[in-house]
Amino acid sequence: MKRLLRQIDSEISALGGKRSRSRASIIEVFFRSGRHLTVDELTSEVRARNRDIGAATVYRTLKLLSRLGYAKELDFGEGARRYESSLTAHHDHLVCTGCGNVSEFEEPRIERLQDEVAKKHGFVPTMHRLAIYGTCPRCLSPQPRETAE
Amino acid sequence: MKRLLRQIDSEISALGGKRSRSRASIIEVFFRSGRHLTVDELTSEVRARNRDIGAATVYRTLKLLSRLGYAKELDFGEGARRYESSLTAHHDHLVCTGCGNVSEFEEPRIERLQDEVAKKHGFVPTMHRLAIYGTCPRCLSPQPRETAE
DNA sequence: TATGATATTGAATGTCAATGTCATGATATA
DNA sequence: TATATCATGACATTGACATTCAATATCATA
Ligand SMILES: [Mn+2]
Ligand SMILES: [Mn+2]
Ligand SMILES: [Zn+2]
Ligand SMILES: [Zn+2]
Repeated sequence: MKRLLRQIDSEISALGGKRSRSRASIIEVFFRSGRHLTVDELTSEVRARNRDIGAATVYRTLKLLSRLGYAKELDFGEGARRYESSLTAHHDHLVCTGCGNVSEFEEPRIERLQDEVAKKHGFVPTMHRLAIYGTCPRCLSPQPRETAE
Repeated sequence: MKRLLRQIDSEISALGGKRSRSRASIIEVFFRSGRHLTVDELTSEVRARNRDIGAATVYRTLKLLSRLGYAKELDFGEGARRYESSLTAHHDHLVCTGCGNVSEFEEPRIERLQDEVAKKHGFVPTMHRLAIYGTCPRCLSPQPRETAE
C-alpha cells in the first residue's frame, strides 16, 4: 500500500507532476476499499476522513489512475460509471439488479471463444466488456428482516 | 413492414394511445435502417423526410418501442446510447473503434458458459451485455484513398 | 530557509445526452 | 361536430462529467 503509493507518486513526478495530500488520500481510500465504486461513493468515503476534498479532485484522480493503468473504468449502464483497481487479473462481472452488488469471475473458455469469434469476423480485438445481470444469492434468499418495532 | 406498423399501432391503442404521423414516420425509418442508431442519427434520417419532427419525439418513440419489446437499448460506452430492432434473434456485438461500425455475432457456446458461470456463483441471470471492441476488417486494410484533385 | 516557477486544489461554470414541462395540435368516439 | 384525451415540438431542467480559474501547495534552486 505505502509501496503502491510511492510507486504512483514516482510515476507522476516522472511525468512532471507534484505530489499532493488530497490525491494521496483519495488513492489510499480507493485501493483500500477494493470495491467497484462510483465517484460519488468514493467521494463520500474520502470525505469521512478529510472533510474538504472536492469532488472534482476525485474525478481527476480516478482519471489519472486510469491513464496510468492503475484503475479501470467500468460501465454497467447505471448512469454513473464505476472504477476498480486494475492490480488484479483480468475478469468480468456479475451485477445484481437487486442490491447493486458487483462480483467477479474469470472464465478462460469465454475469453478464448471471444478471440475465436473475432478472428472469424476478420476483427482484431483490443478489449471486451462482459457483464451478467441478475439476482445474487443473498437477494435470492432474503434474510429475516431486522424489524425496528 | 406495413404489417409491423399496424401491429405496433394496435398495441399502442390497446394501451390507450393514439396513432400519430410523426411516430409512424420514426418507426418506419428505424426499422428500415436495420442498423444500430443513436437518437441523433435517427433524428437526422427522419428529418430528411419530414423536416419538422422534434428530437424529443424520437426519444419518446424509441423508449416506447423499447417498452413494447420492439427495440433494444444498447450502450457501447460512446456517450450516447444506440437502439436496434429486437425482431432478430439474440446476439452480441463487435464494435470497431476505428470507424464506429457495429456488427453482430451469435455464439451459443459463450451463452452456455455464461449460464454455467452464473450458476456456479449462485446467481440467477436475467440478461447480459457482451461487446468486443477492436478493429474491423475494412479498417485493417485501408482502401487507397480517393484523393480529391 | 526564502524565492519563484509550476502543478494542484475546490468551487463554480460549462457541456451534453436524456428527460420533464406545457401550450398547442391531432385523433378517436359518439 | 363536440368533447375528451393523447401526442407533439419547443424549451427548460436534470445529472454525470469536464473544464476554468483564482488561490494554494509543492519543489528545485539559491
Ligand atoms: Mn472487478
Ligand atoms: Mn445488434
Ligand atoms: Zn443482490
Ligand atoms: Zn472499422
